[in-house]
Amino acid sequence: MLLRAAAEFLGRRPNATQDEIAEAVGVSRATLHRQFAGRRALMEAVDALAVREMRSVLAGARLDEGTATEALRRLVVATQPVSPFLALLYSQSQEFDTDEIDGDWAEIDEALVAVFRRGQAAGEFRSDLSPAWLSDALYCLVAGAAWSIKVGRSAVRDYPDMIFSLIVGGVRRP
Amino acid sequence: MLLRAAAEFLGRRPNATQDEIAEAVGVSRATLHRQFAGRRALMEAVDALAVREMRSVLAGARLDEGTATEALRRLVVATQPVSPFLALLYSQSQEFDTDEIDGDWAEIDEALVAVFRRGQAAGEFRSDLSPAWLSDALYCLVAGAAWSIKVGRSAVRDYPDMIFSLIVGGVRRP
DNA sequence: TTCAGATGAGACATTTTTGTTTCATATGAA
DNA sequence: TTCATATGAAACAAAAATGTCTCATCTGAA
Repeated sequence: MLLRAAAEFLGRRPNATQDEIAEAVGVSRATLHRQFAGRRALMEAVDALAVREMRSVLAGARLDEGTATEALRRLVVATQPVSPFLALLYSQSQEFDTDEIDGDWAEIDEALVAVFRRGQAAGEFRSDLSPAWLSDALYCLVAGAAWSIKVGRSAVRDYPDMIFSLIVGGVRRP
Repeated sequence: MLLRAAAEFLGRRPNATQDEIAEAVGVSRATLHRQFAGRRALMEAVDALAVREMRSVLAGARLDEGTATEALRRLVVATQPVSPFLALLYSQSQEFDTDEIDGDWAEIDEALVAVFRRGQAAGEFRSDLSPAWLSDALYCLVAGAAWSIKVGRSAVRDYPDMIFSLIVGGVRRP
């Protein structure tokens, strides 16, 4: 779909012009503008798509089943396809402040926070790091892993372990 | 200094216009343009400043002294003042491809990678995660912590522990 | 085949951003 | 004070990006 391609391209070139986006996506600028009237509209559509995908990811990860560690593992695995999205929105989040979108992301964020909180309550996770920060950290590790893979510093197949192993066990030798 | 203020502002508004930057910095656009002829020149100056600061950070952290874990701790602490810089460059790195700058960052990156490699060789760190990824992960945790603090989700005083505890020990309860 | 709808290509105006210049004014050193 | 220098303000041109429109062409369904 057109929107997906645009989102993928914007992940690499966040400041691309409409011309560049249209060319990268393979349509004329006229068509791009017909479907998304302006950059703002496009970014909002990308954001809305990311929200839908992320909701689907959360649903698929079944975060309330099993241990928090297992849920976290499923979550990380499920984020792989949408990681480039998140990386994009991460870098552009400063620009947009639409309220309903903020609400959507707050809801998604709450689901992540809840996993960490559950893990702490169950004694699986340490409690000296706030769930909010752990959620942010997971988010930026997802974006960072996507970036590391994109530039060729890491392999695609390592994605789940890169994130999961690090955030769960850290770098210290067990 | 003017450059520092501009860099700080660009950390919050990466796509700001020259007008906005000048206003935020407190000078006229004419003056801004006299000192940095164009956006590209400004960004390169910001980048060069970040490189200098980062080199100073690395020197201060004495990465080859003590255990790798201790070195990592010193490194994290030392990055705090420059973390907003890194977050900015992280989001803008896709745009610029000046070779000498890439060389500088490659050199800095090598220093980070070396710490993790040393820790692995000494048996302090696990070896199933590549030093390159660990370096990327540290980088994006630094940027993520800066962001988390900026938006008020985390406290400034927690900065070192947020990053160090997580990357060393992970979220699993010891 | 015919036709409605979508697309591509291009032209054009508008807006935004940037680059450049001029000049009055402020600032600080000699 | 006097003078060199830097700055702010404003105007202007140039460039870049965007919004809009037209029209030929393509495509798929009836």
